[in-house]
Amino acid sequence: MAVGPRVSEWRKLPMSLTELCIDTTLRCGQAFRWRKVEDEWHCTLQGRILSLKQDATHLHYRTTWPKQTTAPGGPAAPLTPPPSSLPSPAPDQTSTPEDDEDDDDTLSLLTTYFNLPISLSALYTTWSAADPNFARRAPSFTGIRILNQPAWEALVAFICSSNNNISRISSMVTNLCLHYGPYIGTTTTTTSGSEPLHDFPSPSALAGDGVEQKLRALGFGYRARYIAQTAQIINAKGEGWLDGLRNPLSPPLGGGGGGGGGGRLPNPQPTYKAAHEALLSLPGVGPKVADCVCLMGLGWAEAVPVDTHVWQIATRDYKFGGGGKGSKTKTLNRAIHDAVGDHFRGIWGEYAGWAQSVLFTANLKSFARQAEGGGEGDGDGEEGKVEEEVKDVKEVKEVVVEVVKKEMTTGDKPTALRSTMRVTKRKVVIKTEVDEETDDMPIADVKVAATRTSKRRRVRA
DNA sequence: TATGCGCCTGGTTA
DNA sequence: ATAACCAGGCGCA
Repeated sequence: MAVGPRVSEWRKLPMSLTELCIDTTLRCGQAFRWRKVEDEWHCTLQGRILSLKQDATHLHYRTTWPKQTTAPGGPAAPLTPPPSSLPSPAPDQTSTPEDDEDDDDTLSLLTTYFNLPISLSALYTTWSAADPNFARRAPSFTGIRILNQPAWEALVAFICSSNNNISRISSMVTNLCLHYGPYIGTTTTTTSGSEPLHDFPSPSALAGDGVEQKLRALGFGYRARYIAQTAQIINAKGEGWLDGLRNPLSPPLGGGGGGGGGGRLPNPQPTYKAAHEALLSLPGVGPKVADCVCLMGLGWAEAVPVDTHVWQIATRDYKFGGGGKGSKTKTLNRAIHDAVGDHFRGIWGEYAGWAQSVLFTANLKSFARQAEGGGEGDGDGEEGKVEEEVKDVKEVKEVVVEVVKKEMTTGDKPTALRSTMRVTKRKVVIKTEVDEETDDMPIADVKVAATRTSKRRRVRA
Protein backbone atom coordinates (compact mmCIF):
# COMPACT_ATOMS: atom_id res chain seq x y z
CA MET A 1 0.00 0.00 0.00
CA ALA A 2 1.12 3.48 -0.67
CA VAL A 3 2.15 5.64 2.21
CA GLY A 4 2.41 9.34 1.84
CA PRO A 5 1.70 12.49 3.65
CA ARG A 6 -1.80 12.94 2.32
CA VAL A 7 -3.73 9.82 1.59
CA SER A 8 -7.37 9.82 0.72
CA GLU A 9 -9.86 7.25 1.81
CA TRP A 10 -10.70 4.44 -0.51
CA ARG A 11 -13.59 5.29 -2.76
CA LYS A 12 -15.36 2.92 -5.06
CA LEU A 13 -17.03 3.00 -8.40
CA PRO A 14 -19.50 0.39 -9.64
CA MET A 15 -17.65 -1.50 -12.32
CA SER A 16 -18.09 -4.89 -13.94
CA LEU A 17 -15.09 -6.87 -15.04
CA THR A 18 -16.42 -6.89 -18.57
CA GLU A 19 -16.36 -3.12 -18.69
CA LEU A 20 -12.87 -2.89 -17.22
CA CYS A 21 -10.39 -5.48 -16.08
CA ILE A 22 -7.38 -3.70 -14.67
CA ASP A 23 -5.35 -6.88 -14.28
CA THR A 24 -5.40 -7.32 -18.03
CA THR A 25 -5.54 -3.74 -19.19
CA LEU A 26 -2.59 -2.62 -17.11
CA ARG A 27 -0.41 -5.51 -18.22
CA CYS A 28 -1.12 -5.89 -21.91
CA GLY A 29 1.63 -3.61 -23.15
CA GLN A 30 0.00 -0.23 -23.47
CA ALA A 31 1.10 1.27 -20.15
CA PHE A 32 4.41 0.42 -18.56
CA ARG A 33 4.52 2.15 -15.18
CA TRP A 34 1.79 0.40 -13.22
CA ARG A 35 2.98 -1.86 -10.42
CA LYS A 36 0.92 -4.48 -8.68
CA VAL A 37 1.73 -4.89 -5.01
CA GLU A 38 -0.30 -7.53 -3.33
CA ASP A 39 -3.80 -6.83 -4.64
CA GLU A 40 -3.30 -3.14 -5.35
CA TRP A 41 -2.10 -1.40 -8.47
CA HIS A 42 -0.07 1.81 -8.13
CA CYS A 43 1.10 4.44 -10.58
CA THR A 44 2.04 8.07 -10.46
CA LEU A 45 -0.15 10.25 -12.59
CA GLN A 46 -0.51 14.00 -12.76
CA GLY A 47 1.53 14.66 -9.67
CA ARG A 48 -0.03 12.05 -7.41
CA ILE A 49 -0.08 8.35 -6.78
CA LEU A 50 -3.18 6.64 -8.03
CA SER A 51 -3.94 3.33 -6.34
CA LEU A 52 -6.50 0.85 -7.60
CA LYS A 53 -7.99 -2.46 -6.68
CA GLN A 54 -10.90 -4.28 -8.19
CA ASP A 55 -13.44 -6.87 -7.20
CA ALA A 56 -16.36 -8.35 -9.07
CA THR A 57 -18.59 -5.35 -8.59
CA HIS A 58 -16.43 -2.29 -7.96
CA LEU A 59 -13.28 -0.46 -8.84
CA HIS A 60 -11.70 0.94 -5.69
CA TYR A 61 -9.43 3.93 -5.91
CA ARG A 62 -7.55 6.35 -3.79
CA THR A 63 -5.01 9.11 -4.16
CA THR A 64 -1.76 9.87 -2.41
CA TRP A 65 -0.51 13.40 -2.79
CA PRO A 66 3.12 14.33 -2.17
CA LYS A 67 4.02 16.13 1.00
CA GLN A 68 4.49 19.42 -0.74
CA THR A 69 1.16 20.51 -2.07
CA THR A 70 1.04 20.99 -5.78
CA ALA A 71 -1.74 22.87 -7.35
CA PRO A 72 -3.74 20.40 -9.41
CA GLY A 73 -3.00 20.95 -13.03
CA GLY A 74 -0.49 23.58 -12.13
CA PRO A 75 3.11 23.78 -13.20
CA ALA A 76 5.26 20.80 -12.44
CA ALA A 77 6.46 21.59 -8.97
CA PRO A 78 10.16 20.76 -9.03
CA LEU A 79 10.31 18.88 -5.81
CA THR A 80 12.88 16.56 -7.26
CA PRO A 81 14.91 14.92 -4.54
CA PRO A 82 18.15 13.13 -5.19
CA PRO A 83 17.10 10.49 -7.65
CA SER A 84 19.01 7.53 -6.36
CA SER A 85 18.74 8.21 -2.68
CA LEU A 86 15.91 6.46 -1.02
CA PRO A 87 13.49 9.14 0.01
CA SER A 88 12.56 8.52 3.57
CA PRO A 89 8.97 9.28 4.37
CA ALA A 90 8.48 11.62 7.22
CA PRO A 91 8.34 9.38 10.27
CA ASP A 92 5.61 11.10 12.20
CA GLN A 93 3.47 12.01 9.26
CA THR A 94 0.49 9.80 9.67
CA SER A 95 -1.81 9.53 6.77
CA THR A 96 -4.77 11.75 7.13
CA PRO A 97 -7.93 11.41 5.16
CA GLU A 98 -8.27 14.08 2.58
CA ASP A 99 -11.19 16.23 1.72
CA ASP A 100 -13.56 15.69 -1.12
CA GLU A 101 -11.87 18.09 -3.44
CA ASP A 102 -8.99 15.82 -4.26
CA ASP A 103 -11.21 12.82 -4.66
CA ASP A 104 -13.43 14.57 -7.10
CA ASP A 105 -10.37 15.42 -9.11
CA THR A 106 -9.24 11.83 -8.88
CA LEU A 107 -12.56 10.53 -10.11
CA SER A 108 -12.28 12.85 -13.05
CA LEU A 109 -8.77 11.64 -13.75
CA LEU A 110 -9.88 8.05 -13.46
CA THR A 111 -12.78 8.60 -15.82
CA THR A 112 -10.60 10.23 -18.42
CA TYR A 113 -7.63 7.92 -18.08
CA PHE A 114 -9.69 4.77 -18.52
CA ASN A 115 -12.06 6.26 -21.10
CA LEU A 116 -14.92 5.17 -18.86
CA PRO A 117 -17.72 6.93 -20.75
CA ILE A 118 -17.17 4.51 -23.61
CA SER A 119 -19.24 1.36 -23.19
CA LEU A 120 -16.84 -1.50 -23.76
CA SER A 121 -19.43 -4.28 -23.64
CA ALA A 122 -21.39 -2.58 -26.38
CA LEU A 123 -18.28 -2.40 -28.51
CA TYR A 124 -17.53 -6.08 -27.89
CA THR A 125 -21.03 -6.93 -29.02
CA THR A 126 -20.59 -4.97 -32.22
CA TRP A 127 -17.18 -6.47 -32.98
CA SER A 128 -18.36 -9.99 -32.24
CA ALA A 129 -21.31 -9.60 -34.56
CA ALA A 130 -19.08 -8.38 -37.34
CA ASP A 131 -16.20 -10.77 -36.86
CA PRO A 132 -16.38 -14.49 -35.98
CA ASN A 133 -12.72 -14.58 -35.06
CA PHE A 134 -13.19 -11.82 -32.55
CA ALA A 135 -16.28 -13.56 -31.20
CA ARG A 136 -14.26 -16.71 -30.65
CA ARG A 137 -11.39 -15.07 -28.79
CA ALA A 138 -13.02 -12.25 -26.89
CA PRO A 139 -14.84 -14.26 -24.19
CA SER A 140 -11.54 -15.02 -22.49
CA PHE A 141 -10.37 -11.44 -22.77
CA THR A 142 -13.10 -9.15 -21.59
CA GLY A 143 -12.55 -5.77 -20.02
CA ILE A 144 -9.57 -4.75 -22.13
CA ARG A 145 -9.76 -1.03 -22.61
CA ILE A 146 -7.55 1.46 -24.40
CA LEU A 147 -6.12 3.93 -21.94
CA ASN A 148 -6.05 7.66 -22.47
CA GLN A 149 -2.47 8.28 -21.45
CA PRO A 150 -0.56 11.53 -21.52
CA ALA A 151 0.63 11.94 -25.10
CA TRP A 152 4.19 12.79 -24.14
CA GLU A 153 4.51 9.73 -21.96
CA ALA A 154 3.06 7.50 -24.66
CA LEU A 155 5.48 8.98 -27.18
CA VAL A 156 8.55 8.24 -25.08
CA ALA A 157 7.36 4.84 -23.93
CA PHE A 158 6.71 3.62 -27.45
CA ILE A 159 10.00 4.97 -28.72
CA CYS A 160 11.43 2.63 -26.10
CA SER A 161 9.33 -0.23 -27.45
CA SER A 162 11.18 -0.82 -30.70
CA ASN A 163 12.83 -4.22 -30.87
CA ASN A 164 11.91 -4.70 -27.26
CA ASN A 165 9.70 -6.65 -24.89
CA ILE A 166 7.19 -5.54 -22.30
CA SER A 167 9.20 -6.30 -19.19
CA ARG A 168 12.25 -4.48 -20.44
CA ILE A 169 10.21 -1.51 -21.62
CA SER A 170 8.71 -1.33 -18.16
CA SER A 171 12.09 -1.27 -16.46
CA MET A 172 13.40 1.34 -18.88
CA VAL A 173 10.44 3.66 -18.36
CA THR A 174 10.63 3.17 -14.62
CA ASN A 175 14.30 4.06 -14.71
CA LEU A 176 13.56 7.12 -16.79
CA CYS A 177 11.14 8.36 -14.15
CA LEU A 178 13.47 7.50 -11.32
CA HIS A 179 16.30 9.59 -12.75
CA TYR A 180 14.43 12.46 -14.38
CA GLY A 181 10.95 12.63 -12.92
CA PRO A 182 9.72 14.38 -9.80
CA TYR A 183 9.47 12.26 -6.69
CA ILE A 184 5.91 11.72 -5.55
CA GLY A 185 5.85 9.06 -2.86
CA THR A 186 6.85 5.60 -1.82
CA THR A 187 5.05 2.31 -1.81
CA THR A 188 5.64 0.18 1.23
CA THR A 189 4.63 -3.38 1.81
CA THR A 190 5.16 -5.87 4.53
CA THR A 191 6.64 -8.37 2.12
CA SER A 192 8.24 -6.52 -0.76
CA GLY A 193 9.98 -3.63 0.93
CA SER A 194 9.49 -0.13 -0.39
CA GLU A 195 9.76 1.46 -3.77
CA PRO A 196 10.00 5.18 -4.59
CA LEU A 197 7.57 6.41 -7.21
CA HIS A 198 8.45 9.26 -9.52
CA ASP A 199 6.16 10.94 -11.98
CA PHE A 200 6.91 10.92 -15.67
CA PRO A 201 9.52 13.56 -16.57
CA SER A 202 8.59 16.58 -18.63
CA PRO A 203 10.07 17.18 -22.09
CA SER A 204 12.30 19.90 -20.72
CA ALA A 205 13.67 17.52 -18.09
CA LEU A 206 14.86 15.27 -20.90
CA ALA A 207 16.02 18.04 -23.20
CA GLY A 208 19.19 18.93 -21.34
CA ASP A 209 22.78 18.11 -22.16
CA GLY A 210 24.11 14.66 -21.54
CA VAL A 211 20.74 12.95 -21.50
CA GLU A 212 21.64 10.62 -24.34
CA GLN A 213 24.84 9.48 -22.68
CA LYS A 214 23.16 8.91 -19.37
CA LEU A 215 20.35 6.96 -20.96
CA ARG A 216 22.88 4.83 -22.78
CA ALA A 217 24.56 4.15 -19.48
CA LEU A 218 21.16 3.16 -18.13
CA GLY A 219 20.81 0.56 -20.85
CA PHE A 220 18.51 2.30 -23.32
CA GLY A 221 20.74 1.37 -26.23
CA TYR A 222 20.21 3.14 -29.53
CA ARG A 223 16.89 4.50 -28.26
CA ALA A 224 18.78 6.91 -26.01
CA ARG A 225 19.49 9.24 -28.90
CA TYR A 226 15.88 9.07 -30.14
CA ILE A 227 14.52 10.04 -26.73
CA ALA A 228 16.97 12.87 -26.20
CA GLN A 229 16.40 14.31 -29.67
CA THR A 230 12.63 13.96 -29.50
CA ALA A 231 12.59 15.64 -26.10
CA GLN A 232 14.53 18.59 -27.50
CA ILE A 233 12.20 18.88 -30.46
CA ILE A 234 9.03 18.72 -28.36
CA ASN A 235 10.52 21.10 -25.85
CA ALA A 236 11.31 23.56 -28.61
CA LYS A 237 7.95 23.24 -30.34
CA GLY A 238 6.13 23.97 -27.12
CA GLU A 239 3.75 21.92 -25.09
CA GLY A 240 0.81 22.62 -27.31
CA TRP A 241 2.20 20.93 -30.37
CA LEU A 242 1.56 17.36 -29.26
CA ASP A 243 -1.83 18.11 -27.78
CA GLY A 244 -2.72 19.94 -30.95
CA LEU A 245 -2.71 16.55 -32.63
CA ARG A 246 -5.40 15.20 -30.31
CA ASN A 247 -8.74 13.91 -31.41
CA PRO A 248 -11.03 16.83 -30.48
CA LEU A 249 -13.65 14.36 -29.32
CA SER A 250 -11.30 12.80 -26.81
CA PRO A 251 -10.81 14.71 -23.58
CA PRO A 252 -7.22 15.49 -22.59
CA LEU A 253 -5.97 14.13 -19.31
CA GLY A 254 -4.89 17.39 -17.81
CA GLY A 255 -8.45 18.40 -17.22
CA GLY A 256 -7.93 21.53 -19.25
CA GLY A 257 -10.60 22.93 -21.50
CA GLY A 258 -12.47 20.92 -24.04
CA GLY A 259 -11.49 19.84 -27.48
CA GLY A 260 -8.64 21.62 -29.15
CA GLY A 261 -8.10 23.96 -26.28
CA GLY A 262 -4.97 22.34 -24.94
CA GLY A 263 -2.33 24.25 -26.82
CA ARG A 264 -1.69 27.77 -27.72
CA LEU A 265 -1.47 26.70 -31.31
CA PRO A 266 -4.75 24.92 -31.95
CA ASN A 267 -4.74 22.73 -34.98
CA PRO A 268 -7.71 23.82 -37.07
CA GLN A 269 -8.92 20.37 -38.12
CA PRO A 270 -6.75 17.63 -36.73
CA THR A 271 -7.26 14.22 -38.24
CA TYR A 272 -5.88 10.81 -37.47
CA LYS A 273 -3.87 10.78 -40.67
CA ALA A 274 -2.47 14.24 -40.04
CA ALA A 275 -1.48 13.34 -36.50
CA HIS A 276 0.16 10.16 -37.74
CA GLU A 277 2.16 12.02 -40.36
CA ALA A 278 3.23 14.70 -37.92
CA LEU A 279 4.53 12.14 -35.46
CA LEU A 280 6.60 10.47 -38.19
CA SER A 281 8.80 13.54 -38.28
CA LEU A 282 10.18 12.72 -34.83
CA PRO A 283 13.33 10.62 -34.54
CA GLY A 284 12.64 7.09 -33.42
CA VAL A 285 9.02 7.28 -34.54
CA GLY A 286 7.96 5.08 -37.44
CA PRO A 287 4.49 3.94 -38.51
CA LYS A 288 3.98 1.54 -35.63
CA VAL A 289 5.09 3.89 -32.87
CA ALA A 290 3.11 6.72 -34.43
CA ASP A 291 -0.04 4.61 -34.34
CA CYS A 292 0.57 3.65 -30.72
CA VAL A 293 0.81 7.31 -29.77
CA CYS A 294 -2.27 8.15 -31.83
CA LEU A 295 -4.31 5.38 -30.22
CA MET A 296 -3.16 5.53 -26.61
CA GLY A 297 -1.99 9.10 -26.23
CA LEU A 298 -4.06 11.19 -28.62
CA GLY A 299 -7.48 9.58 -28.59
CA TRP A 300 -7.56 8.32 -32.18
CA ALA A 301 -9.44 5.07 -31.66
CA GLU A 302 -9.20 4.02 -35.30
CA ALA A 303 -5.41 3.85 -35.21
CA VAL A 304 -4.27 0.23 -35.55
CA PRO A 305 -0.62 -0.25 -34.62
CA VAL A 306 0.74 -2.91 -36.94
CA ASP A 307 3.72 -4.81 -35.66
CA THR A 308 4.95 -8.28 -36.39
CA HIS A 309 2.42 -9.73 -33.99
CA VAL A 310 -0.54 -8.02 -35.61
CA TRP A 311 0.85 -9.03 -38.97
CA GLN A 312 0.86 -12.61 -37.75
CA ILE A 313 -2.75 -12.27 -36.64
CA ALA A 314 -3.73 -10.77 -39.97
CA THR A 315 -2.16 -13.52 -42.03
CA ARG A 316 -3.09 -16.40 -39.75
CA ASP A 317 -6.63 -15.51 -38.69
CA TYR A 318 -7.78 -13.25 -41.47
CA LYS A 319 -5.99 -14.82 -44.42
CA PHE A 320 -4.53 -11.46 -45.19
CA GLY A 321 -2.38 -11.15 -48.28
CA GLY A 322 -4.85 -12.36 -50.87
CA GLY A 323 -6.19 -15.80 -51.58
CA GLY A 324 -4.11 -18.62 -52.92
CA LYS A 325 -0.62 -17.83 -51.95
CA GLY A 326 0.51 -15.51 -49.25
CA SER A 327 2.47 -12.49 -50.23
CA LYS A 328 6.13 -13.18 -49.92
CA THR A 329 6.89 -9.80 -48.40
CA LYS A 330 8.60 -10.76 -45.23
CA THR A 331 9.35 -7.20 -44.30
CA LEU A 332 6.62 -4.98 -43.04
CA ASN A 333 6.83 -2.04 -45.37
CA ARG A 334 4.68 0.98 -45.33
CA ALA A 335 2.18 -0.28 -47.86
CA ILE A 336 1.60 -3.44 -45.85
CA HIS A 337 1.19 -1.40 -42.71
CA ASP A 338 -1.48 0.80 -44.23
CA ALA A 339 -3.25 -2.09 -45.89
CA VAL A 340 -3.47 -4.10 -42.67
CA GLY A 341 -4.77 -1.08 -40.79
CA ASP A 342 -7.37 -0.36 -43.44
CA HIS A 343 -8.40 -4.00 -43.47
CA PHE A 344 -9.10 -4.03 -39.74
CA ARG A 345 -10.78 -0.65 -39.83
CA GLY A 346 -13.09 -2.09 -42.46
CA ILE A 347 -14.02 -4.96 -40.17
CA TRP A 348 -14.19 -3.29 -36.79
CA GLY A 349 -15.01 0.32 -37.62
CA GLU A 350 -14.05 3.51 -35.89
CA TYR A 351 -12.83 1.79 -32.73
CA ALA A 352 -10.63 -0.64 -34.63
CA GLY A 353 -7.63 0.10 -32.44
CA TRP A 354 -9.59 -0.95 -29.38
CA ALA A 355 -10.57 -4.25 -30.96
CA GLN A 356 -7.03 -4.82 -32.10
CA SER A 357 -5.75 -4.53 -28.55
CA VAL A 358 -8.06 -7.36 -27.49
CA LEU A 359 -6.72 -9.75 -30.10
CA PHE A 360 -3.22 -8.52 -29.52
CA THR A 361 -3.48 -9.36 -25.84
CA ALA A 362 -4.98 -12.74 -26.63
CA ASN A 363 -1.93 -13.40 -28.78
CA LEU A 364 0.63 -12.48 -26.14
CA LYS A 365 2.62 -15.34 -24.79
CA SER A 366 2.24 -14.03 -21.28
CA PHE A 367 -1.52 -14.52 -21.62
CA ALA A 368 -1.35 -17.94 -23.22
CA ARG A 369 -3.03 -19.70 -20.33
CA GLN A 370 -5.91 -17.27 -20.38
CA ALA A 371 -6.18 -17.76 -24.12
CA GLU A 372 -7.06 -21.40 -23.64
CA GLY A 373 -10.45 -20.26 -22.56
CA GLY A 374 -12.59 -21.31 -19.67
CA GLY A 375 -10.31 -20.96 -16.73
CA GLU A 376 -9.52 -17.34 -16.74
CA GLY A 377 -10.30 -16.87 -13.08
CA ASP A 378 -7.28 -14.72 -12.56
CA GLY A 379 -6.94 -11.89 -10.18
CA ASP A 380 -4.11 -13.50 -8.36
CA GLY A 381 -0.70 -12.18 -9.04
CA GLU A 382 1.00 -15.18 -10.46
CA GLU A 383 -0.37 -15.93 -13.85
CA GLY A 384 1.14 -15.41 -17.21
CA LYS A 385 2.91 -18.57 -18.17
CA VAL A 386 2.24 -21.20 -20.71
CA GLU A 387 0.73 -24.32 -19.32
CA GLU A 388 3.39 -26.83 -18.53
CA GLU A 389 3.61 -30.51 -17.89
CA VAL A 390 6.56 -31.92 -16.07
CA LYS A 391 7.44 -35.54 -16.59
CA ASP A 392 10.15 -38.00 -15.86
CA VAL A 393 12.52 -38.56 -18.71
CA LYS A 394 11.64 -42.22 -19.15
CA GLU A 395 8.08 -41.29 -19.98
CA VAL A 396 8.90 -38.86 -22.70
CA LYS A 397 8.68 -41.16 -25.64
CA GLU A 398 5.26 -42.31 -24.73
CA VAL A 399 4.02 -38.79 -24.42
CA VAL A 400 5.40 -37.85 -27.78
CA VAL A 401 3.69 -40.82 -29.30
CA GLU A 402 0.40 -39.83 -27.79
CA VAL A 403 0.62 -36.27 -28.97
CA VAL A 404 1.51 -37.27 -32.48
CA LYS A 405 -1.26 -39.79 -32.54
CA LYS A 406 -3.74 -37.19 -31.48
CA GLU A 407 -2.63 -34.86 -34.22
CA MET A 408 -3.05 -37.53 -36.82
CA THR A 409 -6.41 -38.74 -35.71
CA THR A 410 -7.84 -35.29 -35.89
CA GLY A 411 -7.11 -35.39 -39.54
CA ASP A 412 -7.20 -32.14 -41.28
CA LYS A 413 -5.41 -29.75 -39.00
CA PRO A 414 -2.20 -31.17 -37.66
CA THR A 415 -0.82 -27.68 -37.28
CA ALA A 416 -3.58 -26.64 -34.98
CA LEU A 417 -1.60 -27.87 -32.05
CA ARG A 418 1.92 -26.94 -31.30
CA SER A 419 3.94 -28.53 -28.58
CA THR A 420 7.46 -27.74 -27.63
CA MET A 421 9.51 -29.84 -25.31
CA ARG A 422 12.43 -28.75 -23.29
CA VAL A 423 14.50 -31.53 -21.82
CA THR A 424 16.50 -30.92 -18.73
CA LYS A 425 18.51 -33.42 -16.78
CA ARG A 426 15.77 -35.30 -15.07
CA LYS A 427 12.56 -34.03 -16.39
CA VAL A 428 10.81 -32.74 -19.42
CA VAL A 429 8.69 -29.67 -19.77
CA ILE A 430 6.06 -29.72 -22.44
CA LYS A 431 4.45 -26.51 -23.43
CA THR A 432 1.32 -26.81 -25.43
CA GLU A 433 -0.75 -24.19 -27.13
CA VAL A 434 -3.67 -24.34 -29.46
CA ASP A 435 -4.02 -22.30 -32.58
CA GLU A 436 -7.76 -22.23 -32.22
CA GLU A 437 -8.19 -22.66 -35.90
CA THR A 438 -10.53 -25.42 -34.93
CA ASP A 439 -12.73 -25.41 -31.90
CA ASP A 440 -13.02 -29.16 -31.89
CA MET A 441 -9.46 -29.78 -30.96
CA PRO A 442 -9.31 -28.88 -27.34
CA ILE A 443 -6.05 -29.12 -25.58
CA ALA A 444 -7.80 -31.20 -22.94
CA ASP A 445 -7.85 -34.18 -25.24
CA VAL A 446 -4.14 -34.19 -25.54
CA LYS A 447 -3.77 -33.88 -21.82
CA VAL A 448 -5.98 -36.88 -21.31
CA ALA A 449 -3.95 -38.85 -23.77
CA ALA A 450 -0.80 -37.95 -21.94
CA THR A 451 -2.23 -38.72 -18.55
CA ARG A 452 -2.41 -42.36 -19.31
CA THR A 453 1.32 -42.62 -19.51
CA SER A 454 2.29 -40.94 -16.32
CA LYS A 455 1.38 -39.52 -13.02
CA ARG A 456 2.27 -36.07 -14.04
CA ARG A 457 1.89 -33.03 -11.95
CA ARG A 458 0.83 -29.98 -13.72
CA VAL A 459 2.64 -26.82 -12.82
CA ARG A 460 1.24 -23.43 -13.29
CA ALA A 461 3.96 -21.09 -12.32
C1' DT B 1 10.28 3.98 -54.59
C1' DA B 2 12.00 -0.32 -52.82
C1' DT B 3 15.01 -4.08 -49.98
C1' DG B 4 18.88 -4.92 -46.75
C1' DC B 5 21.24 -4.17 -42.78
C1' DG B 6 23.04 -2.23 -38.32
C1' DC B 7 21.65 -1.05 -33.84
C1' DC B 8 21.47 -1.90 -27.70
C1' DT B 9 20.07 -5.46 -24.79
C1' DG B 10 18.06 -9.39 -22.38
C1' DG B 11 15.50 -13.55 -22.60
C1' DT B 12 14.63 -17.82 -25.13
C1' DT B 13 15.73 -21.43 -28.11
C1' DA B 14 18.50 -24.85 -30.69
C1' DA C 1 27.07 -24.60 -22.20
C1' DT C 2 27.12 -21.29 -25.82
C1' DA C 3 25.70 -19.44 -29.99
C1' DA C 4 21.96 -17.95 -32.62
C1' DC C 5 17.78 -15.86 -32.67
C1' DC C 6 14.01 -13.13 -31.37
C1' DA C 7 11.47 -9.27 -29.08
C1' DG C 8 5.41 -4.99 -30.11
C1' DG C 9 11.24 -1.03 -35.38
C1' DC C 10 13.56 2.67 -37.15
C1' DG C 11 16.97 5.04 -40.00
C1' DC C 12 20.06 4.90 -43.35
C1' DA C 13 22.67 3.27 -47.43
